[in-house]
Amino acid sequence: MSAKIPVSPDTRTDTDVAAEVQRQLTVFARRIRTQSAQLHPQLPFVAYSMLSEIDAVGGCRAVDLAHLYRLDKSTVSRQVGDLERRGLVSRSPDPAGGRGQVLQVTGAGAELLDDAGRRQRAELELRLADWTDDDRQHFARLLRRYNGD
Amino acid sequence: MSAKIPVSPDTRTDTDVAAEVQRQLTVFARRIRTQSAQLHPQLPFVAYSMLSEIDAVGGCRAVDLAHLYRLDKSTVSRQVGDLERRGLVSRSPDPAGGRGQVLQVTGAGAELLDDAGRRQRAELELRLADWTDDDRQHFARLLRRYNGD
DNA sequence: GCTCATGAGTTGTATAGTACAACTTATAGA
DNA sequence: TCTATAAGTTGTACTATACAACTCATGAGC
Repeated sequence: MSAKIPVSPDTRTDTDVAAEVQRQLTVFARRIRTQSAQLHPQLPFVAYSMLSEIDAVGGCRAVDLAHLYRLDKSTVSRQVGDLERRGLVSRSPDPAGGRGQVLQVTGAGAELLDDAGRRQRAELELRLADWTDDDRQHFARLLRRYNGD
Repeated sequence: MSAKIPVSPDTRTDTDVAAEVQRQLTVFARRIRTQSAQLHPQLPFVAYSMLSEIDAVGGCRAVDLAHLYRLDKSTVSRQVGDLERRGLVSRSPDPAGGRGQVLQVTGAGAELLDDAGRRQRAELELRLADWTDDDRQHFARLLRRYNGD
């Protein structure tokens, strides 16, 4: 089909390894949206990941999501508004004051997360099926480190 | 839940690690677009990653990109059309026949890639600055494996 | 107490990215 | 020759996103 130049991963220099990391991360990033849409068609990818994050940290503000994902606050505002309209999150005034609102996952939201999460994890388990526990933990650790905790 | 996943005493821990992997991958996926837009504002994220891929494999068809990134062929068609209009790729009939067109990076495309890639790698190097070579290679290997190469 | 700066959020607007469906066209096989 | 298949294009609709301009609460300085 095309003239691929075979390069063994082991013979690459440091910079090439970094480039390979970048390339693989890009492939992943391009795929996750599609995959996500298939796994939980009820909810758009972005809305789902935000709902999931709110659940994971036990409640947060919109601006926290914006920082985590490096998104504009207007984007988050619309997504959160959508989540609220669907009855998946509730908003209450931030005890810390200001205009802040604390977002909480509602019962319906938790239910949806549970359902979608189960399928998502099943898919992931399938993908990691033949990985050793050591490799999984190492992968998680490296990703966390890459993302800057 | 799939019945193909073997239930073992380790399953619970494995699942937690898998969920952590998922979460970290999601954070990454959410960030890369923004980051990419900052690194090469001349070219949209998607167009850039396609140009980069065409370069990396030394030429391919639109349908190959669609498979790699799990995108609809119409999406790829438009992106490739954009790249051609900008003079960054050229199209020639696929020697293998059919309606296929082999995409090649032009001189201008290579130049742009070189420039953007330099900045991108600098950013990545910064991020991986305190990683050991072993960790880098391991990370690249795990990502490649995750992406199912 | 006013005034103003700050921070959180919302809304208007423009654009990129994407899928799906319907179409075109080139080749290979029956 | 006819038909199935594969690659690509185009019409259409919708999501995701940024940027800019706005609203509103709070707290600091006077």
